[in-house]
Amino acid sequence: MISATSENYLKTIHAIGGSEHSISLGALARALNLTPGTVTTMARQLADNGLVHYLPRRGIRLTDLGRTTAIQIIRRHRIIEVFLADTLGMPASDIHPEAEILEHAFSNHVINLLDKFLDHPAFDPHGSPIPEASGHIRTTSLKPLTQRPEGHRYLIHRFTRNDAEFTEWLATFGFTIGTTIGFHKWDRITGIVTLETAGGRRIQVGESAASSLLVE
Amino acid sequence: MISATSENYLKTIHAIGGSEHSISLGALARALNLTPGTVTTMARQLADNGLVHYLPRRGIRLTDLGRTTAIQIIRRHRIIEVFLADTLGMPASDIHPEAEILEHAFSNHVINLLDKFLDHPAFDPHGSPIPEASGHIRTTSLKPLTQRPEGHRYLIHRFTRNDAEFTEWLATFGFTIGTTIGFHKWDRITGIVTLETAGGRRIQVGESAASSLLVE
DNA sequence: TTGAGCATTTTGATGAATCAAAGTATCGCC
DNA sequence: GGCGATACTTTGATTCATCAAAATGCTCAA
Repeated sequence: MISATSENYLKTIHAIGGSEHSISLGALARALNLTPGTVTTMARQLADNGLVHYLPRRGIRLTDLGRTTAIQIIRRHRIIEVFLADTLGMPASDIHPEAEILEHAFSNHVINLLDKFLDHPAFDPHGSPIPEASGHIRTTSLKPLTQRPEGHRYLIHRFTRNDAEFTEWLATFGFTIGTTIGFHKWDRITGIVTLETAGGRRIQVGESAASSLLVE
Repeated sequence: MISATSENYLKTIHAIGGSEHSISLGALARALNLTPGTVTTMARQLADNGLVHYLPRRGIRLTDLGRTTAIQIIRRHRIIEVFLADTLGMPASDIHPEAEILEHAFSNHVINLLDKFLDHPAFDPHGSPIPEASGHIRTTSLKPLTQRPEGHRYLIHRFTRNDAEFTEWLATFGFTIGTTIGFHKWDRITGIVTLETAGGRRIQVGESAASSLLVE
């Protein structure tokens, strides 16, 4: 059985790109908020368990086993988040810390039953995709609003800017995950993007804010 | 924050009577499957944290704080069991080990929301009473059928499983509130409980179904 | 090509939870 | 009251995860 500590290492390595390429232990130490020495020690241990490739002074990278393990942890985390928000009614801004703990306690078996109960959600309440039990991550055609043509409506899938204030502000205009948003105009000179609510109301935001809306 | 290890000590102390009277460390060590020395060390630590009264060579007993903490852990455990069985459809025989882990990961806040979602169940799927959030344990002369001796008839007072299909099915045998039910036999191996109607007819149900009948 | 500066590893320590085995207290029996 | 059996506590170690600080290796610029 793998410890919660190891699971957090794997999750973080994956988050900072360690599935695709080798990452430095310094970067990992910063991401985990641990001292470099601690991470060096753990890197050797993870390598002994076949979860990472570790070349001293070069960096680490997840093995196939490490990657599938990391993806399962992410899957557990996101399914738990859907449960907390949709079933128990918790605000999306509160669910992350609870899921951070619960993800290590739920067995994959119970998670599969929970997934079924929730009717196999594809995205968590923050809009991040939920990997399937097989480890496969649904690839989507999501793009930032600013990479779409103007003058159309799009389905909001996810906010890449995870601050509650911003999402709550959007919600006051009815812009929530699963609803549509009108992309009226992008003034490249001023950097101002004009959005349109379902009711036809026009809202202006900066282009950086607009680009944090992933739409389909 | 209290460790999962400490929580397990408290739960076990409570289970073997340490809420009412002092219990020996030997008994605790046996119940926890740990060596006596380990338990002695931990006893001092729990006492330092104000969770138990510990008199060397005499035994330990929960403080008020220790008792309320233990009861909250039990509450979490039993609510999680109801969720696993009723919501996720797990067999009652599989839920205990999962709940044993999850009880340490669920916050009391999330548990209260889950309790609400489950409509404040009074008993877990094994028929054990679920303490209220206040720590109060509903005292009642009502008990699940499975906590009564076999070979007698009992008055049906309440169903803890309020799904219409189940109660209607029971009604076809004359089992309704206010009537009597015969508790013929409980086969602990197969988990099958044999009931007897007023007319002497034998009906077989699973133990989880039988435990949802509160009788006097 | 050489050293300065930075990243990484090593070393020695700590706290939590555990064990085995040695030491000590207590209780009941004669 | 003394002795032996039993129960409990102490002691010395171990493993896991962590830190601080010292040692080492790598890289880039002069």
